[in-house]
Amino acid sequence: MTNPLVPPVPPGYELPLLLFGGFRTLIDRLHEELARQGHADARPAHGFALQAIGPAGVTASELGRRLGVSKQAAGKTVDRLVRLGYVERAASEADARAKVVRLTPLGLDLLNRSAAIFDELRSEWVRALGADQVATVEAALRAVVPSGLRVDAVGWFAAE
Amino acid sequence: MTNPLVPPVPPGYELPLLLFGGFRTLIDRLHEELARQGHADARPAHGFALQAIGPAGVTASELGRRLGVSKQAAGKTVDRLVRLGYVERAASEADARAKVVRLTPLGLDLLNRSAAIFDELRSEWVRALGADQVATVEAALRAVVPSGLRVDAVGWFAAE
DNA sequence: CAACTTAGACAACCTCGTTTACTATTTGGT
DNA sequence: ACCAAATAGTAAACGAGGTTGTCTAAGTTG
Repeated sequence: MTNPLVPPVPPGYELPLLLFGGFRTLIDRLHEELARQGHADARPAHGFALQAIGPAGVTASELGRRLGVSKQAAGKTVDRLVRLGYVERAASEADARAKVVRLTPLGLDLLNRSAAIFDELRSEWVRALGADQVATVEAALRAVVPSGLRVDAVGWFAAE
Repeated sequence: MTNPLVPPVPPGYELPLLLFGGFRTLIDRLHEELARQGHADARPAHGFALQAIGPAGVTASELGRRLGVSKQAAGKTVDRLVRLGYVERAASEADARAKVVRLTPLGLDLLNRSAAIFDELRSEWVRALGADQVATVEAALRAVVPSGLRVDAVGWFAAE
């Protein structure tokens, strides 16, 4: 199902579309490869949420803060991750109100594989474009992207 | 509400995050400016849908094809655009089953303003990075992004 | 003319987000 | 030591955006 954005993309739209396309390409290929490696039900949102949870674990409220969404939204995300077996909830020892969300071995596996695949994809770009070009792209974007930019909403791509 | 993706972003994640960040930055600034110019209720998805509709108008089914989504999803998007006053539906003369979706003057205005703002944002990047760097970024991405990439799902960012 | 195929619409459901409201704790100030 | 305020988690109701499946009406084609 190839569906280019039809009639000639107006000039101003090219840069945003290319940035999105580059991101989208990497994410799509990541998930193709993850599916091949046994994580067929992983969605882009999951990897970023697991990343934000980290090895130490977090509460749902803190996760919401890290992802820049409400604690309720974070809670629902955790529900889905629990259902998929990527994380588990445990009572907090320090705070009777709180529950700590922790990665399961499966969640950690997803995270490790994602990192490895991203590294490989970047290497492909280096082979195709040369290390200089890739470095230039990264440096240019680093210069122009505010460092505190929220990274939520990152999962909203192509539900299969 | 600044919410960086917390603990140190693992190396492999940097490139995708930068691409997304670049895209996201442009889209956010576009909509800030659109809001200032009277299109406060415009969402990222709208601009891309209007773009795909084009001056000639399309049917909902064709719009779905162009955006790479089902005709039902396209139909719902059209519903929202109609409600916002950006498009209108008219019976097709050639086909009694079909309805043609056409831009209203308001929709056309949104499209024109978006193009102008995108141009201005690109100019800012040129001032900040130099024309060479921006051209390099564009060329690199053009080389690495498959040309038929779907551009759906583009609107799913930061609902205010 | 009969047999596809297509356009649109409707329903049910999923993901991801929001706001509002509530209870149970923890914390901080007097 | 106590009470007020902030916080954690949950739930409900909603909206945007997507999916399948099913249906009817209208084109198309052998």
